[in-house]
Amino acid sequence: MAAEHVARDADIAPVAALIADPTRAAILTALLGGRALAAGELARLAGVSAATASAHLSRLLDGGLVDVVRQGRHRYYRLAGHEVAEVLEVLARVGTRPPVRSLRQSRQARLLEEARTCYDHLAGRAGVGLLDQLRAGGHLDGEEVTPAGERLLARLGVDVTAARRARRRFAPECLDWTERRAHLGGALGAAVTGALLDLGWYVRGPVPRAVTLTDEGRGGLAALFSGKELTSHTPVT
Amino acid sequence: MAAEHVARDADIAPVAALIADPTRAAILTALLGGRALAAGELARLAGVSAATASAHLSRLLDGGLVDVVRQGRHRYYRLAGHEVAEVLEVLARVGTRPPVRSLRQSRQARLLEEARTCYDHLAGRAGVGLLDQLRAGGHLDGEEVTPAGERLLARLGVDVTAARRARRRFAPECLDWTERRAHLGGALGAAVTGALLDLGWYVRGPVPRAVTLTDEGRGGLAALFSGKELTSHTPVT
DNA sequence: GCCATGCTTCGACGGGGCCCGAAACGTCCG
DNA sequence: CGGACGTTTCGGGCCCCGTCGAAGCATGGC
Repeated sequence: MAAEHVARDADIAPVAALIADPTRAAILTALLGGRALAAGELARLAGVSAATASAHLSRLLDGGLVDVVRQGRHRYYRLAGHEVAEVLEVLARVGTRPPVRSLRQSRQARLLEEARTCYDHLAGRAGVGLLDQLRAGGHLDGEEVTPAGERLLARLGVDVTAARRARRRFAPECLDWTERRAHLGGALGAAVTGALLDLGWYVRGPVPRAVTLTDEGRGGLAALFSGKELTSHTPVT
Repeated sequence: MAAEHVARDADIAPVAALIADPTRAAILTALLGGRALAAGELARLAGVSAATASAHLSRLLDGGLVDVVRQGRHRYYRLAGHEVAEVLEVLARVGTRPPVRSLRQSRQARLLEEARTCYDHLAGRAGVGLLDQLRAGGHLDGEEVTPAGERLLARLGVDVTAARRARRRFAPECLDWTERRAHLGGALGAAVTGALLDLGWYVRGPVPRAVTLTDEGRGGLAALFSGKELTSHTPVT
């Protein structure tokens, strides 16, 4: 008896197989932010050679999980649609279930949930909170920096004009997978995060993507957002 | 303590790898009906030897995707929870549905499109229609059951309060991958579907996840939704 | 007790997929 | 036009994983 088989559902195995490889999973997770990333960046993020990443991207491509857009000598890849993102999120919800084994891992997990870099900008509770504060304070309106925002960012040492000229999107929202809310991405997000690290307000720790708020940073951010300016002129927009 | 990988993102790859094998995917899909099936039965359904199926089930087990309950010399496996069912459904939505080949398969496919169980609640045209009618009749408002809805469900024998206490979401929409519209899921969806089966209004058929509407069910549902209360002993609200 | 039945473990076999370095291809820039 | 850079293709090495038959444990019936 040949395996006579009953009613076909959509076969889920091939799709799952595409996600099953750790490197491809890393690539897809990196793309979860919604931004399109170049092949080289993805290779670096996933920790494999360009050749390997290229092979993976090729498979993801004709598996229909990612799209590609050619731009000059770069190829920017992004998730093929929101359904793909959904799959990844639902999968992540099941995958985290065997939660944490060692105390050490749980400490690291908490660190990452609190504050980490998402490629080159700040994510986690800290990242989401930062975006909230910028919006609430009227420093950021949609994707645009307000005059008040310009002043605030200048005090951080952020070169907003340079960020505006960058070839990537200026200030897109980047969806945070632990908080399920947006944090600040793009050129501006990277610039702000760079400034925060330069000022020593956040420092990188031993855990790969984790960053931690220093006492100096806590004070600095409080002063920055407190309305009370350290300097004289208070913006009265 | 070599290769102690540092706190990763929710690692979706291992879970995906469990689903990625065609045999395991077949097993999981078979379990999507919500019933617990014996290991031997699953082996036959998947078209592999008992030894092979056993190995797969073992991996699914400590991957946390299935539960097992021993009963005599049988071991009945079932999906570990509705989250797992969700993953499979979402995955199916992305997967390419291969075209139907044989007449027999097409008949079965039509059955499944008409009415089937989605893990433990009703899906297909019947499921979508049911949700529509509940909404249209003012029995369900968003995720909440209205007073009118309480009365209607009571007549079906559904214990709404029990469903409310369940640890899963009460009445979430579950996207139907054949209809591409929502049907009723969650604790309430399961309870209603259970009631419909208990009443004999729907019966399970030979095709794994398919259910069919009985004449009695047709009449019952018509009466239920017609505003006109059912025959004799029906206390008028 | 003893055998039948359901399921799991063991050992061995075969295939597919992941990885990289090197080289080819394309594009941008001086 | 030539050199630098990003990306893909090619070739080869390696390991993991799915598969089965046969033997080992359980359980239930008689």
